[in-house]
Amino acid sequence: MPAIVDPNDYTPKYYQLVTILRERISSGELLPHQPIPSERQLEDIYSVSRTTIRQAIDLLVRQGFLYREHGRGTFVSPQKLQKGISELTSFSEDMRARGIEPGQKILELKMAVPSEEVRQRLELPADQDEVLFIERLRLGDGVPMGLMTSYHVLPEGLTLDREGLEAVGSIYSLLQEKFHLIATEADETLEAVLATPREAGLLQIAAGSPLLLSVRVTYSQYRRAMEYVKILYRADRYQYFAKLTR
Amino acid sequence: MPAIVDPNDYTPKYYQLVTILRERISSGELLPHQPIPSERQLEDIYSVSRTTIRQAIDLLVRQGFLYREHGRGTFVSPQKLQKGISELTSFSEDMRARGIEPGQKILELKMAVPSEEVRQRLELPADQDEVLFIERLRLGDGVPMGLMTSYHVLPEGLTLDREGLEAVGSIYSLLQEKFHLIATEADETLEAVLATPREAGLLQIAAGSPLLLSVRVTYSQYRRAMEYVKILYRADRYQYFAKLTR
DNA sequence: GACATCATGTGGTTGTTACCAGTATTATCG
DNA sequence: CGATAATACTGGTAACAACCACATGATGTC
Repeated sequence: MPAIVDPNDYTPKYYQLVTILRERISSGELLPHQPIPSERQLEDIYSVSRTTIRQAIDLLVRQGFLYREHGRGTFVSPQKLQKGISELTSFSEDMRARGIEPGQKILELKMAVPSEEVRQRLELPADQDEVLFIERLRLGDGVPMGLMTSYHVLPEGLTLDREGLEAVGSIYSLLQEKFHLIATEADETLEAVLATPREAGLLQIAAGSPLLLSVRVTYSQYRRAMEYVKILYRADRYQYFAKLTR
Repeated sequence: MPAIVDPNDYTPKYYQLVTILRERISSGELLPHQPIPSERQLEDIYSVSRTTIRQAIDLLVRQGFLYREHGRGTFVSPQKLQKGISELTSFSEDMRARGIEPGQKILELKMAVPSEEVRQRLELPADQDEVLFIERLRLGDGVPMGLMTSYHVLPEGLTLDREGLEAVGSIYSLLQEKFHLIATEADETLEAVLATPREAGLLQIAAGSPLLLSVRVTYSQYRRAMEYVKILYRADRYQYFAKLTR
């Protein structure tokens, strides 16, 4: 594993280095709290400059794989159960990361005139008068996990019906491929609520059961709001994870 | 505001630049979605190298104040209500950030032998047989906000009684000043639960009311667990905020 | 032996230079 | 006029050099 430089590899050197180091960590070659080679040593080992070494280590530190101590060295972080789960994920990705097979049952899907609350959350321009509204029961391994209500801002002129959504797979991939719109950031609030009779019925629990309510506004790479999503999770089946840093 | 370089200022140049740019943003001089000067222009304006410029911009991008577009420029992010609240904060800091005056009523404080659950969460070594246990009612503007139960790993030989805690202010400042232990990271889970009669009484709500349960393990800069904290928040008075990124 | 000093190794900061990779405008050609 | 090509920006990657700040262990001194 000497010098990196795969001439056929178009990925940046620093990122090749990230991959190599992460592999050496997850393979168990580098153990928790043990130092990795110093930056000067890594220069020789992989024949890249310290600039590139530091760029790679910076990323791994931010991802929580390594930690630095000034004057002492760079060390391997102990592996936590949950990796970096303060990342923006879709319901499906979230479920798969937990080892659960996601599913859904669409209750309603239509273009609709947004309420004032939805307009404000999505910071809608005046000329946008319709958004895509979806209500669906979200399943994990076939059983109800949560009730999701979402409002999506679609590019001018585009609409979507149930068949269209099922044909394209996910709204995200449609927006990305056709319009280069990518979800890059989101603001989320979480609170505890009690299930109403309707919600309880759909989620197959008793009315008055606790639910975890997630309200999220997702922003594109241009920092424009692109969707407003509420999910009511069954408290007995769902916990929210967060990784906090100082 | 020409060159930076305050010779009396010990803070790094890139951080001085971060402060300057953040000020220019929050003052409204640089408006959302407007480009900031290019990296080459900033070199001339502040008489620092592009290395330093990029280091400052990197930090501001990670903090959510700016976003970059390859080939186009660097732009100001629209200001959200909640700044970067996926940061590790104490209850007191959290409350103050929300404009609420924090308070507490200590219900119990003692050295105790940890249960197996607590031992595992704190990854306690075999020779550590006692931890500091605290149960307290947390107040916001004088009214109950939540019920906090915490277990703290103290350095060998150190104990703490109620008077000692009140004298030193906070456990964090004590551990930092005496032992250079700093909380740098935490794993947190959130779920919805119902109030038991005891909890309801302490929090002055009806039994069966919804509560937001936060369970957190905090790690030091050496990635050793240093505390295990559960907080039961009144759902009608507390929402959890998170900022997610891709 | 206890303590201050120094040498050496670590990560942290900064400057300079060069070139690559996208984007947008302008000039040019058919 | 319309499509294409050149060009002049933007941020992204990379190398090399120098020095600072912190930690540690060896060394020397009292």
